Amino acid sequence: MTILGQEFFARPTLIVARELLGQQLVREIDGQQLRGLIVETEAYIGQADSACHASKGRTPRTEVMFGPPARTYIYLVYGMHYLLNLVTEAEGFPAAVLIRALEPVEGLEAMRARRPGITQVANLTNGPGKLCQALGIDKTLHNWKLTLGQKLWLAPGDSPPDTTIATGPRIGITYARPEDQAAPWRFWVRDNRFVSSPHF
DNA sequence: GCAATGATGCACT
DNA sequence: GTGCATCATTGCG
Repeated sequence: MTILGQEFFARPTLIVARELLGQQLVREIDGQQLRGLIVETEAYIGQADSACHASKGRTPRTEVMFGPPARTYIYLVYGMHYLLNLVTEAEGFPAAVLIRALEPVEGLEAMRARRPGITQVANLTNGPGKLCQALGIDKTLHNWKLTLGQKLWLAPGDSPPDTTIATGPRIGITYARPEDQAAPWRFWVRDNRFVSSPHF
């Protein structure tokens, strides 16, 4: 079994966010494997980035981002949606990559079962809250080591060609400073139907 | 202790 | 395109 190691995550966040496109997110739950290709990410970089939760400083909530790379940072937004982030950079520098969308590869039926009422495959994992629900990712996986090959990890996939990678401003951060809102720190695979907001 | 507010998704019109 | 569900975290007192 091949797994992306800590060295993959211990790099500049923009590099990691871009190179995560095309990699496989693997979730092992109830004795089966669910897999999806990462097709959309966002970078949240350090205390100077007003969109990054760590800009508020080191708190119990943001503590994981200050810790070692290759861990998960999972939190609840709007009282109902879990969001999955992967911690990057060296220990001590708070940064993470938000996984915004997946293209389902394996375990489609199990994903459907966790997303009752959804009939279109495209709606299974085309959003940060949706993919967490489809893969059964919640607070119990917070601060999980991604290098163990258990429960949740990353498997190497084929990186999409440079020409198919699009960049743009991040979504849903209206509270951030204008210059941070404008930063093109969202990455996605052009023309992929599982991306949450293909425009821009 | 309490009030405000989101790194969203879905069901409407 | 608009409105709303629902709660952990935060900041203030």
